Amino acid sequence: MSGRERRPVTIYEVADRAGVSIATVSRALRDSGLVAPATRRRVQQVAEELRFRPSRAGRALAEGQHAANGIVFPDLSGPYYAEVVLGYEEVVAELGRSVLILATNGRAKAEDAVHELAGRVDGMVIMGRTVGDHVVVRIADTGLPLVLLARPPVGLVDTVTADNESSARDLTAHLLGHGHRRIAFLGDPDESPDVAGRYTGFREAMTGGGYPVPVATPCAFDVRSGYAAAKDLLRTRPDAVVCANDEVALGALRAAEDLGLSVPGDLALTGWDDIMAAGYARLTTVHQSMRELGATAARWLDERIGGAKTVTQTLARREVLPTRLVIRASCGSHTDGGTT
Amino acid sequence: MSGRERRPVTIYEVADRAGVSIATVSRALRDSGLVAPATRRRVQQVAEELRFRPSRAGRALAEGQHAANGIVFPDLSGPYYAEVVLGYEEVVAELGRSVLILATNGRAKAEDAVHELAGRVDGMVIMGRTVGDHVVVRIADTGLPLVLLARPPVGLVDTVTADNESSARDLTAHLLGHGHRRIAFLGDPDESPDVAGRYTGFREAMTGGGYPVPVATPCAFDVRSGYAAAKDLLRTRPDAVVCANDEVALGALRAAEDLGLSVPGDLALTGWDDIMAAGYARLTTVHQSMRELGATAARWLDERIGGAKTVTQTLARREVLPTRLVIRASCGSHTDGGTT
DNA sequence: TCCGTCGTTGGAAGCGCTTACATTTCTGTT
DNA sequence: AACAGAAATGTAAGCGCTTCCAACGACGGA
Repeated sequence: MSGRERRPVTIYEVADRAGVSIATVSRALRDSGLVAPATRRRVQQVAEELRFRPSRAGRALAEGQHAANGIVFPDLSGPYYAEVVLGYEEVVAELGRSVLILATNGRAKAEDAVHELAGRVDGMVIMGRTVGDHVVVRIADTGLPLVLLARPPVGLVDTVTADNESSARDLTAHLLGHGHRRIAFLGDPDESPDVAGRYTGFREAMTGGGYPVPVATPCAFDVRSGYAAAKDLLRTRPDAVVCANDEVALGALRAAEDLGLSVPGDLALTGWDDIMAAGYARLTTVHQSMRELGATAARWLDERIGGAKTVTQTLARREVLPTRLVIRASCGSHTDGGTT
Repeated sequence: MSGRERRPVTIYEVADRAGVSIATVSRALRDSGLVAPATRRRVQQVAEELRFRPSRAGRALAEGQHAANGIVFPDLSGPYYAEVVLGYEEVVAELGRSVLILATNGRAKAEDAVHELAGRVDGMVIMGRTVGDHVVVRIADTGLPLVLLARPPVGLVDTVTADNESSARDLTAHLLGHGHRRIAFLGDPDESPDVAGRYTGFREAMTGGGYPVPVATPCAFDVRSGYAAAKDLLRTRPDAVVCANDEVALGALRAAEDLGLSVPGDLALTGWDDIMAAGYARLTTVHQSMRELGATAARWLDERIGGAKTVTQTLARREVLPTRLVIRASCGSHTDGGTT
């Protein structure tokens, strides 16, 4: 059970004990050919006995590769980012590489942290609402493979996003179809590219229907903020509120309750992301496969890194993953999708 | 906007341009003293101009340190692990180190992956339900600082857990207090140390009250499994079901609905973890601060690594973080805790 | 004026690994 | 039996950085 400090065993010791050179050890433990079967067996056995694990730092330095990928996201508190990271990790791990994560949160030194991360990986994913474009540009200039997730394209960098605008249009159209006219938007388009897209789609649908477009009511992404902002917003007596995400909608739902408003009777409410709690709160929302977002980004990144030895793309790739409206009770619909 | 592959700038180029040796560059960019102010300024300026970022691999090899910590968890799908990881990341990042994550999921090569991870970090956290004790022992033998999270202690390794047993006792006692007698346990104690603890507390309370202890009904951790397992279990007409976690309870809740059983009228139901959806489903459950678990593990790990230069502990530390019963409607209580 | 010091800086030896290239050892051929 | 060529292995040069140790001036006291 140890206790004593213990220097890890190096390739030299294995070489010594196996009576070969370190070059042979290196080859025996990795290459397929180039080593006599008998030698290989002997080396492998010695390595096993000594519990030899090649030093990552040594390999990284010699190969000029880290065998690791990074991902930068705002935080992990909601289910949203957790799912994205999960999808990412799954694919990256399958490719035999490690995953470094970095939550910028409200962290002051986020930029430095991102640069630091860039120095430890062979490629990374940067999500929206983390660092500014200038950071992306600077890192891309380095030659480091990059994929942007849920943020507007920058330069020649690959970008994966979920379809916010069209689902926002659909959602708003649905609300209009229910007869709602005074529809408010709760969320800050300036804070997140996703919200910006949602607001755009919302605006288009309103304008398209010939209705005036209200300004967005800024609001952070958590239940508490949604509650607080909704408390104010609801005084203006909207028919419906399109919320930037489910957590905000859940907060708004609570505010409505507190104000004695029945949902969907007095007020229709919609969210975004289709988190688990949304199902139980009967919240109409928009579903997107977060895991698929993460997985797609991981695969693209791998292609750029060259793992798949595919034809190297010259142009930037763009992809907008589809989303799906989930109609539940909160928007005033008659059909109730339940918790699925 | 780049395009061309570009070798990162090395310490040599900085040294050249600044007209000093690489040793001086290294010192100027890190040490506090030992370099003439004028020299330091010049070097820093050149480094800035060249956008020099010391190679991590180079540093790691020279220093014998990675400045990175790892964390191994089963998956990230529920809010549970995501929160733990978030708490962990927050503290580790504050300490100026990077975070490597590894989800073992159902992955076949989990052990190898954990060993691989061990080679990239200066210390790591291993959660329950990921890899066997022999892996922990082998890595601990290496001298690598380790902290176990939500799993039984192994050897001299520090361990942080949440208090499962006593809250299980309380929860069960509460159920008995409501008059329930035929109480079932839904979850697999062999699958997870946490569940094992919960089942133990459950058993103690039942035995203590003089009631027979039913065997646990095995069940995986997701809603679907909970639903399926509950469908069968409910045929035995229990008064109440203590579920291993909230997701399972949510599944059971659905099963009850499908079977036409009213909760809590015909059946009391409890969960564990107090995830967001639990509030909206009015689920009685047990709350624990997942973030605090992760944060505590991170701090302990840092002490072991020596970051805090504290007195080196010789003995293994153990800590059981407190949990809190959250009584809502699903257990048949009269008070309804709402969604908070 | 000489010498011991201290503050600065450079030289160079690794850290543990991969890999190009050189060398040795087998093959099979003629 | 001699030799070309293939197969196996060894040698050694890095990869980019940190840091020990030596070298070098400049400075102050004797």
